[in-house]
Amino acid sequence: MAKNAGDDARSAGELAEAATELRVTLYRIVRQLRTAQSALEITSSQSVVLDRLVTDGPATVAALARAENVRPQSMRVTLAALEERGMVERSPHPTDQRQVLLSVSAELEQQLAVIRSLKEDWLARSMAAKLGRAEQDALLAAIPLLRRLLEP
Amino acid sequence: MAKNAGDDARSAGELAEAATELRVTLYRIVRQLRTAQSALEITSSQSVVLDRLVTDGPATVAALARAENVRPQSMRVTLAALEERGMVERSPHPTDQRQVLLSVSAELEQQLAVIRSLKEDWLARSMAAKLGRAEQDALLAAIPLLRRLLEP
DNA sequence: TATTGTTATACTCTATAACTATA
DNA sequence: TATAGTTATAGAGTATAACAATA
Repeated sequence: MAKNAGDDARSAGELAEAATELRVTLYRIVRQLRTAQSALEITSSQSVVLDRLVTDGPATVAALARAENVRPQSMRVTLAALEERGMVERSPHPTDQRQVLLSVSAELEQQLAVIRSLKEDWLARSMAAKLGRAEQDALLAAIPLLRRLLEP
Repeated sequence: MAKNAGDDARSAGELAEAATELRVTLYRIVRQLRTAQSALEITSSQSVVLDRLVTDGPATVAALARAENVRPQSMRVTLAALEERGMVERSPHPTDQRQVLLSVSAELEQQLAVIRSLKEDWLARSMAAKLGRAEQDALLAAIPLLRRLLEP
């Protein structure tokens, strides 16, 4: 009758201690990512929104805010920065005049692909330089698990 | 003569794309961690410094800044907040009058252990509720790999 | 009345620049 | 001169509160 999907449960203390280690490490990595600027010279927050728009297509401010778990007011600031730099375009919603659809321009989308293939970011370079193939696999295997934690 | 420690190298494009996925996911998790407040009601940044002090013992502002890869001025702000709340104490360096040693009070250290064992934080709860034992193991296996990426 | 978007304001984290005190 | 610490200031990211326009 365990709440876990697995069999033998880890003790609460063990898991909590491990979670602290994980939390601290994740925080340090993300801080490093923030200072190691991307080729596009955009911030992490902007990069994540662009990725969302590329992956899921055009969306409204409210929808993006819900998807990224931030307030619409906060998402608006990020989008305004991207819009000011011409990376994101806005168009009216076809039927609902309240809504505004945000989208990534075709040129930028292509540019993003090029940049990724050049692996100009700190994370890709570090993974290539410091981890072996099996270790890279182990690290990437954590991605879907982290995503599961974010699910409602 | 691969730069990698492993054998068959991943293509640059593959790795860069995977790195983008990882980066975006890590950012989302850390953002979630920031809003899901800890039992101590301290910020992530403060929590990481406390963890460092508990793990490595008393240290100076400059040493903590180096260890956490931030500027001394930034570390000072974090430490000032912890000091104001009585979580961190300062004592003069025995020989060098310029330096100030920061340490966690004994009471707080004990309190931290209790809090961890109660697994009151979002990450531990999510891992327990959403991942099985093997998945937890897979996720925790990523910790040392992420740490390696942070090494100089 | 509920939803979308917006403006105003504030707090945290981090940075750079410039300063003081000690080594 | 170099190092430790500090003060001042600024920008990014996020939050809450209050408001306007539309559904």
